Amino acid sequence: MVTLSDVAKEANVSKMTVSRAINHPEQVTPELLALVEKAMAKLDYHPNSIARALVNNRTNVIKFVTLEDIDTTEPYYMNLLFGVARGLKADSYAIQLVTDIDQIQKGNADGYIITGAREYNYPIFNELKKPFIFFGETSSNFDFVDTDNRYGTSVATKYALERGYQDAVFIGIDVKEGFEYAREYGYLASMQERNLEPKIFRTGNHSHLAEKLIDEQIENIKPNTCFICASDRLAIGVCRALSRLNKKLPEDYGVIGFDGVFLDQVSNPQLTTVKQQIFKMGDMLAQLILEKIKQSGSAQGQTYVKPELVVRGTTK
Amino acid sequence: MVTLSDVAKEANVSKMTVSRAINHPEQVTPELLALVEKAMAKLDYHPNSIARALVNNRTNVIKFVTLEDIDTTEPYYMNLLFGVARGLKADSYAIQLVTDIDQIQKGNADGYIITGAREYNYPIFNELKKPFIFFGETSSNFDFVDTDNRYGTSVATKYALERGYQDAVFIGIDVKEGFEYAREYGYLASMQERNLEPKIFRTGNHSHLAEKLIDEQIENIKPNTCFICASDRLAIGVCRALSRLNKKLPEDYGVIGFDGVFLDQVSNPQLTTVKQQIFKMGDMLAQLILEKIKQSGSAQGQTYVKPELVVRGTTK
DNA sequence: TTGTACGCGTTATCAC
DNA sequence: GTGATAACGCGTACAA
Repeated sequence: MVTLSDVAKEANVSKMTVSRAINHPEQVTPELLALVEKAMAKLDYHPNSIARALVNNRTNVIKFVTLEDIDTTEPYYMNLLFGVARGLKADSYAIQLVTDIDQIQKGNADGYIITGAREYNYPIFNELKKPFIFFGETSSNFDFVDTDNRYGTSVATKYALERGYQDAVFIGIDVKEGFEYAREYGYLASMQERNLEPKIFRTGNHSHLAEKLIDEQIENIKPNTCFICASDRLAIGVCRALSRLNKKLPEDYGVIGFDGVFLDQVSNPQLTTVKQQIFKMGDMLAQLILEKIKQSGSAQGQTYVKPELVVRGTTK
Repeated sequence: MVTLSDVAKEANVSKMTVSRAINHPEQVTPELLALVEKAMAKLDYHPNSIARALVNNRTNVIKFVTLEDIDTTEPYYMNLLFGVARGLKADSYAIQLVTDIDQIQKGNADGYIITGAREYNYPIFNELKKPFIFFGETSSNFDFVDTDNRYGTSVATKYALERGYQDAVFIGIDVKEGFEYAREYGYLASMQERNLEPKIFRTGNHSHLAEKLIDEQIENIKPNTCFICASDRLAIGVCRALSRLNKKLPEDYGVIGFDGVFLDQVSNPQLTTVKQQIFKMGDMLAQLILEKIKQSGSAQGQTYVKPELVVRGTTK
């Protein structure tokens, strides 16, 4: 292994000059700098990040904690994770995946990115000695990054009505979570703005449940209505039911999903959806936690990332 | 930060006794061991993995390299990755995600897990100074873990014919890759065993392309045929086309997919598929690379993991 | 069985 | 602007 000393010898300077050439080149005269760079190139020197980590009291590891019972097959988290990896790349940080809550404290890390946190988990976080940041809104004053859910369904609802659908119905997920409330709120507000009566149905987040729901409720729903769905899964179920009932998409009815990860691509017809910028949010999480580490824990605030309406085959 | 010395003082022993109590407890008398453990508990001591890494010349980091242009939304890799994370958990290794080929050499790692390797990448691997292992068969003599693709399509084909389908047709992916050849081979061999004439169609790996293919070819395909597909994406397209052509599943035709990751769950009717044990393979990759690191690079061999036929709604 | 001295590769500090 | 020295936390080698 080529070390700092080897380079120093090769360049006939001290270790410190080499170290400075790497970390604070402005403090080194151009001549020496050139010498050092030449020596580094010749010996193919790569700094040992471990030794560096030791003196800096850093581990160069971020723990990526997934607390809820995540279906790890969800492409959603893959995007987030690759976004995080992207954000960590420049600083060559590594990620430690933690799914087990009692693994949080095991081993070392410089910081935590936490997804799926619930209220009753909060005590744990307060014990953490290193900075952390959440993915997903929290009720406490913690730093987080989340999708602007209200904005998403609001844009979707307005778009549907502008495109000539007479009514908009919300198909929601039957959970008591902030993201669902926010999505419903965005829909509600947009309906009220237009003096339309909102109509919300809820069911579990599975396509076949949504399918069943439409079967049961189709008679209570006016023609030329657009379904604003809280997820792509639900939207796909709605499409399937409508297609089976011989309704024409996008003429007779419209369908708009939410998420825009993977599922929207494999459906047929292709789904109009509110696409979350998950990769970007992953990247932001990484940048924010790195910043927080550098600033030894100072708050990074709460960030909402606007999703984007992607118009495809299921709306006029 | 609580260090080895702190514990030593607390327990009135030397640093080395503490170190040994942790790493070689059998070399320490029970009395001292108890003292040390008490002190560690009292001070809430956690070994500093970085300092440990420095002396051992280890980084406790594995690079997970994805060379092909992965659609990172593919749930496939998420499963693999969580499998790897699972395998690394006990040794509290971290993962560094590398998608950029020139990032391979940047920073340090103890080993590499490499997916999507092509022949022309091989020179790069030979330059690596640390152990590596592949996910996916390689033509060179490198260590790898892969699905037993032949076995998978062979089992699927045999099952279809046993269940009373008169014929089996293979819908393949239009690529020149080992996995595709292997899947075709498994089908071919099973057909020949029964003296049936194999029939293979190929197209791009998209559901709508498979759909189109069936539209065009349905007249050339006997009723009561089972479609053995090289992927779930293709299988879903086949189902969609058949459904549109008013063919009944599983009575008139059968469909069997390949992969069994996520997609098979959201399709309707639920897909019979050859399910790859991806999580398990990830776990194995982790264990193998850790073993290889411990044994300073000794070969771990080539492992094929048998996939499993999951029978659901699209076959009799 | 237990303890001492030193080294791992790097950077901060303080002289020069 | 540059270099010598100590320090980061731990483990190996050797001595007691």
